[in-house]
Amino acid sequence: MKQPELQHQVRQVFTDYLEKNQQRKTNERFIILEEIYSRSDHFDAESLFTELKKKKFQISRATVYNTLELLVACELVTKHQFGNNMARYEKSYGYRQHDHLICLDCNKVMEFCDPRIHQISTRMGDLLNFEIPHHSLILYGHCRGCEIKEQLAKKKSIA
Amino acid sequence: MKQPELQHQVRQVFTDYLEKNQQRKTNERFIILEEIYSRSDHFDAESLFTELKKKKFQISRATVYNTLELLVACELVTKHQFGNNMARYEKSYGYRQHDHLICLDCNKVMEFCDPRIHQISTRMGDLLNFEIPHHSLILYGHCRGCEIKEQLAKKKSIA
DNA sequence: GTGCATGCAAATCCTTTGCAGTGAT
DNA sequence: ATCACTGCAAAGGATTTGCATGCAC
Repeated sequence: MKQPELQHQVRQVFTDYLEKNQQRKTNERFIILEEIYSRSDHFDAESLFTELKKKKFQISRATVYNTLELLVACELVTKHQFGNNMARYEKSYGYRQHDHLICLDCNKVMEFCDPRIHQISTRMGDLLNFEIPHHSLILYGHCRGCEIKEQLAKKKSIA
Repeated sequence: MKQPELQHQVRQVFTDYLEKNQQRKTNERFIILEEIYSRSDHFDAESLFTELKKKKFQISRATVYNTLELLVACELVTKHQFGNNMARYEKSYGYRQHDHLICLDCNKVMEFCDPRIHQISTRMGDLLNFEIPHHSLILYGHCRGCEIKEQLAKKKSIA
């Protein structure tokens, strides 16, 4: 899908959500949505705030947090807790459900899919009598690049 | 394994670790270890601190955090990030690796095992060229008890 | 015009840090 | 005796909250 089309669609989804829940369609909210859908990383609230500031939008942190919550509620954005203490977000409209693999050294985030995770989720829900709307699977590891770097560092320290 | 025996074993593991890393074997550290192994829930640092205080041990928050870090390093304790912003811990000596299922309503934590998760982890590591020492799988759901409560609440609001 | 959403700053929560004093080695 | 570990309180970072103002309705 092309950017303008995607932007248009998510704006529509958000508008519908806001109307249905009798929330105001403020400029700030749409600016934040647009900014999120023009990025494609796993960002945190602060970096989103800083980016908006850099682009000369005068939107407060409070509004950023408030809007993120709304976007999570209408499933346009997904919220993650990757090890560290700050939440990370990513746009999720039209994306296939996926999980994450994080490098403990350089914090690189990769994505992957495996249908077995959904199977496990369903099975455990049945078994333990839970209704399971979502899950989070994070693999923590060391990526190739960092492994190589570490080996070099070791060699140096010996030499 | 009986409690005293378990306590003895984990104390030994911790002692070995401290010696190997030339860290001091302080009373505070062993008191904390013992407290953790006399509990069996998924606790946070603050509740551990409060519990120790209630038992009249004068151990500071700083020491609690410091010791938890050591215990995680020697794998006597596992650290989790369950959705909310505070870390949760659990004893892990002699326990089979397992994953978690959390009720979004009452915060109840359940545990489960599924060998497929390990398979997925290995497969993704191979595929994406990562070495993966650990992972975190959390299923977020609504438990039966809470579902029933909610249905009752709905009925009431209609009536 | 009404009152929900905003901006700002202060407050809060969890965690880490600095420093002076204590105790393990 | 040394200096890593402790307790305490203050600092820190992420997020939330309170309140006066502004703007969507």
